[in-house]
Amino acid sequence: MDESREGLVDLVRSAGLRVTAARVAVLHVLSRHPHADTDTVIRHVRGELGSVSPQAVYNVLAAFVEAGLVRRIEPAGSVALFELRVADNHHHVVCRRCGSVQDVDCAVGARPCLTPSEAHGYVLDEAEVTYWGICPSCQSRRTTRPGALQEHR
Amino acid sequence: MDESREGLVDLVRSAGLRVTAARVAVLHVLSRHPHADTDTVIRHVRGELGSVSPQAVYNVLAAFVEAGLVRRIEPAGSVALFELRVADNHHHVVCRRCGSVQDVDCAVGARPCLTPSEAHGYVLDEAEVTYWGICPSCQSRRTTRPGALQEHR
DNA sequence: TCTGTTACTAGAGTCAATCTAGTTAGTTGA
DNA sequence: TCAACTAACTAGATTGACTCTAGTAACAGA
Repeated sequence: MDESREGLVDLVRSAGLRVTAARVAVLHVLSRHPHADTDTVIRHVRGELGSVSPQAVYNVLAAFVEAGLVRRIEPAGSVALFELRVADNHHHVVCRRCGSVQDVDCAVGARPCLTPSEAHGYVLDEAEVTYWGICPSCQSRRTTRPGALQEHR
Repeated sequence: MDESREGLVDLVRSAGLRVTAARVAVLHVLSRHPHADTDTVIRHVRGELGSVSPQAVYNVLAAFVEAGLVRRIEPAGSVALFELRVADNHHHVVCRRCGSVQDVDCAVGARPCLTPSEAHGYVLDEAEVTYWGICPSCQSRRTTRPGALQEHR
């Protein structure tokens, strides 16, 4: 997957950000682990680079979100999750048991894809849809892991 | 509003829970402060009862959510908010600046009100819609309060 | 290569939420 | 009405994601 490294470098630069090893590594991790939480990103970045401070990863993720390269989602009961898909306006389906997350294409595409009957004067720019349910693997294994609302690692 | 106290007591009892002063007070606070966070509930319950431990309020709220009396929502970047409206399947509009929350009626009513094109095998029971935008008062006062994503107190 | 600025490291700090052990108080049945 | 059983509350420590700050390292334009 090393030819995509070039693309990742360009992606960072095109956002007006300095190209650093940590930033490229974070993008690389997110490309292989969609909906990863910060801890998952840190561990995989360390696998690529050796030692990286948690704060560096927090900084990188915040800079990417700010620059629009990365989208941050935060399903109820979960820590922040990060994903590279930002161009489209897709939604998410979340498992109530294990917290696994999958993308769901938005039927409309453009934001906001839905309009409420009564917006109370709010100027809306996004309709975020989270589908809640039970994932296939939690349906088969009947055991509940309480408080395990986290991304599959 | 003391005649509704009776109703609140019945509500607690009908959920199979013991009736305590803390529980009735929490329901009373939530009836007057929809989308209140835990800290807001604690302060108002103390205003009614005198001293109540934070843990008691956490316990009460958790018991109510478990019993289906109270709904817990958690918009991204916000602490947990609680509301009494649980019978209908309504949604929320959240201000990106000040974090204020308003209810939005669901056009469909029954859960889940939306069905994704591809559910990835998940058995869905709820489609949670969060509309993001700028509330009327934040539109007029142009100042941004960074990190102020909290319920109006 | 030099230099200014941005990014990273390390370590302390914040805060919502949780856990545990001991005490208090609703509720049920005598 | 009064025990006795058990659920609920108090107090205090603890967790864990996330933030802040000061000092150091390294990217990028001149």
